[in-house]
Amino acid sequence: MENKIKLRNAGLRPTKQRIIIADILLNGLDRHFTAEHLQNEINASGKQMSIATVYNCLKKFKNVGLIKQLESSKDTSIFDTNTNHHHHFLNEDTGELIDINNDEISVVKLPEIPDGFESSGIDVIIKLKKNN
Amino acid sequence: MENKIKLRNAGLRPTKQRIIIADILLNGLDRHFTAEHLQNEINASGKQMSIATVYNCLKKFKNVGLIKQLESSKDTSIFDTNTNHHHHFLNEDTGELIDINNDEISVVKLPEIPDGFESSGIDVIIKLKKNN
DNA sequence: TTTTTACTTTAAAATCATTCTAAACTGCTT
DNA sequence: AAGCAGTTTAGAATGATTTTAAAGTAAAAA
Repeated sequence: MENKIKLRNAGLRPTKQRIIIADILLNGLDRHFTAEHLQNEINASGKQMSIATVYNCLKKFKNVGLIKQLESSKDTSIFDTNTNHHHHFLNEDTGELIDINNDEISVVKLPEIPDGFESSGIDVIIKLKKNN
Repeated sequence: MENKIKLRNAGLRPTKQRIIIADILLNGLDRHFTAEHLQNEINASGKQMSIATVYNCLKKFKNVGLIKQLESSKDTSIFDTNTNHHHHFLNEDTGELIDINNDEISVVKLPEIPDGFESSGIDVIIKLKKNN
């Protein structure tokens, strides 16, 4: 189990549950998933784990950088009276948003759009933290 | 009350509650807010409105384009095992995400970072919908 | 190796944002 | 003025996530 080492190196105590999750997630393949997906996968493999533990582990993994949590998935809906196409600065400490006019930013060298789809918009979020 | 007209033009019946909200939101100033913020503001002005109504109105306003709702991947946290800096396609129909490698996209002409802050990352989401 | 300590796991309860329900209400048309 | 469809509302329901507090376990100390 080299994931045991990986956990220890990350500063996490390698508990049985964390190793189960590491074995599923840290195999070099990129994937997106929710806590519930992961729990289902654990159950499907004959093991079982409390959903609270799944959340605890994911939070720890995220804190030490073993996984990421997508920025866009906050738990509160934010509305915006600016209906023009525009982007945002996000103050990571406070959650505050500041508009960026569409002409103040430009995305070039776009990747190829998957077959059968067309782009219906681009959202750019520039995350900010206090300096010094 | 010209907001009454604005609502009618948008195809919304101008109820008392919708006019109260329109008067707060549709004054030309750009702002970000949650349903709860808005309800607090309404209460603070001596009026009162059920939170269900606030949500109902915001949904209607959004449907007719009077306001926007910030892109967020529903109400479930999504995690990602890809810890490299990268971006995403978002299938708007299914919520499915597809990675975009950092070298397949580039953002140029960045806006000026607000004083006292530094950028801690840029997230680009390219929304997709089926064509034809 | 045993004991101790601090950190983890867990089921169940709690919380929080949001939606639903069903009854009362209200704009709008006739 | 009357009727109807669309709205509002309080409160219940839902679903994701967090908290609680008790039992368990890895690692450090003895």
